[in-house]
Amino acid sequence: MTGLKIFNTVSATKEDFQPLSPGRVLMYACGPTVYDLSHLGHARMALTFDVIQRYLRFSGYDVTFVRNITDIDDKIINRARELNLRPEQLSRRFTYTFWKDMDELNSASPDIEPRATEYIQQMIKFAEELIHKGHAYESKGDVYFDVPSFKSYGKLKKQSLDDLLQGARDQVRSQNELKDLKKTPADFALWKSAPKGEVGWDSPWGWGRPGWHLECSSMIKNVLGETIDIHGGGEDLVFPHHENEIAQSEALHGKPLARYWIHNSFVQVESEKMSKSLGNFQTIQTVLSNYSADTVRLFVLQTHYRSPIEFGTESMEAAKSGTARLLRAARLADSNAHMSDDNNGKFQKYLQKDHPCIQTLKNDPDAGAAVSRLEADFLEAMNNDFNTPQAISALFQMADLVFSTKDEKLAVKYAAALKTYASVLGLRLTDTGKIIDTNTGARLVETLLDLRDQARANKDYKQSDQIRDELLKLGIKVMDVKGARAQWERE
RNA sequence: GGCGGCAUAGCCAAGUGGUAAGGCAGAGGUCUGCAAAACCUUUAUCCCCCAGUUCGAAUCUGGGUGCCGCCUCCA
Repeated sequence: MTGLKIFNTVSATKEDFQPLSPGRVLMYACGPTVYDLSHLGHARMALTFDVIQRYLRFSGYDVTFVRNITDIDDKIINRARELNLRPEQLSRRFTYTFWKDMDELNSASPDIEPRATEYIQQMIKFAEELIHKGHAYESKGDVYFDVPSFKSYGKLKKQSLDDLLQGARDQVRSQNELKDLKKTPADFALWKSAPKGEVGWDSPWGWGRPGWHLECSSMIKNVLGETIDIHGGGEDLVFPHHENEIAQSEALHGKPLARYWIHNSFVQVESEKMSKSLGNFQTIQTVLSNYSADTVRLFVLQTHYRSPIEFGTESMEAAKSGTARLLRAARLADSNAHMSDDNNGKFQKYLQKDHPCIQTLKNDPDAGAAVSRLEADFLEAMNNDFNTPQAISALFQMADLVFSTKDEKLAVKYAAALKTYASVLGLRLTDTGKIIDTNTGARLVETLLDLRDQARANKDYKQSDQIRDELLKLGIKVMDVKGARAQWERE
């Protein structure tokens, strides 16, 4: 439980990780706005925090991981209008697809997953308190945060308010429609009035909707408390989203919102950010239809979370081949029943409170120095600001050991170590021989029927009957059709 | 315009003062009925360019070039 260093966006340096309460970690990640399918960029963010969360638990921390779902905002309303749906129908639909994506990626569910619409009253209260404290003001049914009243505004982005005001692009400086409402152009909305016919809630300032930034501040406060250990999200959230969260929460509470700010970099396509607006995105579903979850994970985690990832077919294929190698090595652990192929079960063990850091082979005198060195390498890499590319390098070296050792019992142990450490990164390394999708299954049946046809053509009825009988044992009934290909069905 | 980041082999990508991890691809070999897998060997005299600091720099400093991000919704 020691030695972890985390790069903190606030200080722009790696800091020793010291949670507020020893042994406990409260972490929050900004989740999706559910108005469309999630793409690989969202997957990267989710996998980054999934791995952080897994590693913290693996290291023995008692982690409470919260990730919100933004289920009300202008994008949702607009999209719903386009599709002629009610906003909550739309947000529910894409909440489900998001969950499905996460599940398929083996991204563990957060401990708590609040939705914005569940916290409207708390947000209203939050805004009221900011007004009372003189950090916010009402303006024609809107409520704005008074940015100049919060002296350290800009500390996350590392730009002073003056810099921000002077540096702002013209279009921002002269937002005509808001000029009369805001005292300072940098002020941001805590509450926006809305036409009575639109989605909204009653508030002391009339009908309206909460500002986006308020949601996270409010949910953090109500779910986790006034100060949490880790807060994070994609690097595009640094400004203004997280900067504004800090302003709101710290103005109200007078204490830090989060001790460590973690931001992941983007997925790029041809050196440009993958995004909805550029139209260069790959949905998670599309990617998963071509590659396994392990491959996607390996692809994402082979780059450090703070560096941009270049998405491309060639590197996806490379990840696929790499995954296959790890998988072949790990298979040895599966085939040995006593080592337990229940990877998930193993993970459950260290989900338990106070579980010490597992070092499966460190104290095993038979295992030799090599693997215990690799385990140390893995942990050292992960402790160094979650350096997953280096950690993965250790996994590949464990695979090397599995293949190169002459001692079969030892190889099984190495394979088990590989599987355990892979699972810390959320890699399942499930033997592909054990998961055959229905499409492949159907084609296998067709292939067997081809062989049976050949046998029948050769009047080798013993062979053809054997194929039919074996299929029947598997619940596949073959029915010959005169002059045509045999039909088959599952019983 | 303000602020920030990045530049390492064919591709992806670690390393941030001590002489270039790892993956993929490529080449040669072993094994093999064939193939795959596996194994062995091999693939950057050098880390965008220039200057400087240092016994020593891909790593630090200054300058330059190129690319990207945030400042509007964005993971």
